[in-house]
Amino acid sequence: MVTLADVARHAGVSASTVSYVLSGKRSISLTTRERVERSIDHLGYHPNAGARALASSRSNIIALMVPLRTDMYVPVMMEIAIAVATTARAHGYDVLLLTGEEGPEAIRRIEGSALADAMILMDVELHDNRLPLLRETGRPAVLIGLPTDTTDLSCVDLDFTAAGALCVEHLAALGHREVAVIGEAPAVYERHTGFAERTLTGLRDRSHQLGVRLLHRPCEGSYAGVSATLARIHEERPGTTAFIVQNEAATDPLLALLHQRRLAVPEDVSVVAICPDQVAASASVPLTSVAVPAQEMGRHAVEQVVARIEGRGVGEVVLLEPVLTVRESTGRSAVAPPLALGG
Amino acid sequence: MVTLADVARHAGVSASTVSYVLSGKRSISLTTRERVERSIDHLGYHPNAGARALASSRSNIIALMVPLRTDMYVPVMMEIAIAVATTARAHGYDVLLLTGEEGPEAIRRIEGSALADAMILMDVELHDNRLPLLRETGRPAVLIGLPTDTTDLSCVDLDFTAAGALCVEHLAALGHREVAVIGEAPAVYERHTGFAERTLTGLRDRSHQLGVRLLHRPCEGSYAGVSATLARIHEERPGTTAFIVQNEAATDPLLALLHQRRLAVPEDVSVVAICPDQVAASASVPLTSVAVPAQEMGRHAVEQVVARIEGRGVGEVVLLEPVLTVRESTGRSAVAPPLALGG
DNA sequence: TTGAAAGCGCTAACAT
DNA sequence: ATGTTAGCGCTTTCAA
Repeated sequence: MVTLADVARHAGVSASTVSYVLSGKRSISLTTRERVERSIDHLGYHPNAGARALASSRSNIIALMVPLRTDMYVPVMMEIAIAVATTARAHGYDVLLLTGEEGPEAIRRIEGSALADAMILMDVELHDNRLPLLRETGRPAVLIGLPTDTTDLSCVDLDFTAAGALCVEHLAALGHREVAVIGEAPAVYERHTGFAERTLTGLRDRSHQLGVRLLHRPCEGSYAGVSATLARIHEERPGTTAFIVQNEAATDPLLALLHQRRLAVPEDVSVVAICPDQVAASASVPLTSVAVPAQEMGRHAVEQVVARIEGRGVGEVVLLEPVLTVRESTGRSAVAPPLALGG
Repeated sequence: MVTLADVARHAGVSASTVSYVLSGKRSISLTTRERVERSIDHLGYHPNAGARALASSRSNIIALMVPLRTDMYVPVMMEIAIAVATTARAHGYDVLLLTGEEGPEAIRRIEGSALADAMILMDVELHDNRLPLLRETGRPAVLIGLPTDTTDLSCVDLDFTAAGALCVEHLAALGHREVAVIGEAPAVYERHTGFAERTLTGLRDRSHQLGVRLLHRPCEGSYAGVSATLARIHEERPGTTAFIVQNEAATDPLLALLHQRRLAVPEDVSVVAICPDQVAASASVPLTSVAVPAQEMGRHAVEQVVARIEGRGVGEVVLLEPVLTVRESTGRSAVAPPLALGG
């Protein structure tokens, strides 16, 4: 194993000089810096993580707590996790993967052992039982999601309320007056994860303002689930001319079922999705959508947490502004009630 | 911050005694052990990870390298990752999340910095460029997947060859003689990830032995993709009476399309899937399937790597035996060629 | 601009 | 059964 002392000897300088070359915390003459750097790659030196952590009380590790549950739309979680890992590396940090299993206890353990300099929590619930502990610990933390009480906490999330409003605005501008919302699975609403409720608030408020009639139905993300939901919507609101889908797993089934019912998109019905751009763009009909910016959320979370570790920046709530991209699934409202035709 | 010295002072013993109480590496009288343990929870002591790593040259961290790509079936990856994290914790290890982005370089960095005691690599390709480096480093490593050359390497994977054979056997026993395989997306085959090819080998060899006519088609996992593939199979082999699906994202579309074509499952056509049990069980028709045991793979990988860290066990290739569960999607072959009816 | 040296908190010989 | 002590490899004051 190559140590800093080895490098110092090889370069003919002291240990501290090597350390300072590495950290850049004091000025080094060009010649010695180059000599040291040459020794470093010649010997293939990597600083020992444990020693560094002990001496500096900084591990350069960020803990990421992901939910154990696998009933949510997993690809989004994964995309966030990967964005977190990638961005963290770009800032010189590694990522420790914690599952919800250990529960709030994990927070104590990480804090006590100084394993990580900061924490990022995904899938935060409105009254998350990890929050009190998080406030106690001195370590920086960022939540991906928005709990009810954000005191002393940093949060990053999409502004789902605005996202809901945006969908309605777009459809209203195209003349739609009867809109149905195909939502997340019932379990998601029951768990009070927040984002689903917030979207609904945005949808309802703006609908009300713009004179749009709105019907919301939770929906399992499978053909059978979407089929049942669609049938129900058809019965309850045969005049529906547009759908808003907030359930990534439901988009493909929805388009297939509409096709099957001989309903042309967007000529007969319009569809707006709230989902990752990639899902929207690669659907069988490219979907007009409000993006769930998974990568950006991960990136923001890391940047905020790194800023706090390094003493810059303070806790704040960042709500990313939703962006609606018009693709091929929305158009002017048809004159006749289309679902009635398609039955 | 509470240190081991604090605990020792509080309990009225020496530092080493506290250390040994924690590690169990030498016998301690019941009375002092209890006294120390009381001090530990009274003070809320957690050993400092950096100091421990430095002194013992063991970080108690396992690095998990996940692919950056997100085109594979993500839920399986996520399930493996979570199983790895959970199992690791049960053995006293934490998991460091590395993405493929850093490339083989990451292996050098982890090795050099002693950040992790071992590595687990997911999504291994047949001629993976990380393997040479992995063999160089002394650290234990386990691959999830099976490369061409397994010299000096530990591997865990499902025995996909046997899985393919099992599917064919099941269908042949039910009288099917014309079977179509709906495979992974073309990109998966092009990347030479191995498992897809191995399945195919098993399918073909056993088909040949049992006199089954087999047609294999790669397939995108979307409604449109499956629809196109199905149409093509229909043209090329109208006598097909059974499908084998190895593409989790294709199962739901396939069932929907068959339903749409008025083909009853299993009366008109049988369907066998190679996918996680949960996917199979919760499909609109519960699918007879060979399970991809994601959790078990993650668990095995950790247990193998932990054994090697701790000096027990050696490198070995573990191929998990496939298990076929009969559900409701397979039955005796229909007499008349069913696809011809369904067109 | 550089060096010397004192820890950081823990483990594991070596003693007793 | 327990205590004493010498490091582990690095950072960072304090000196020059």
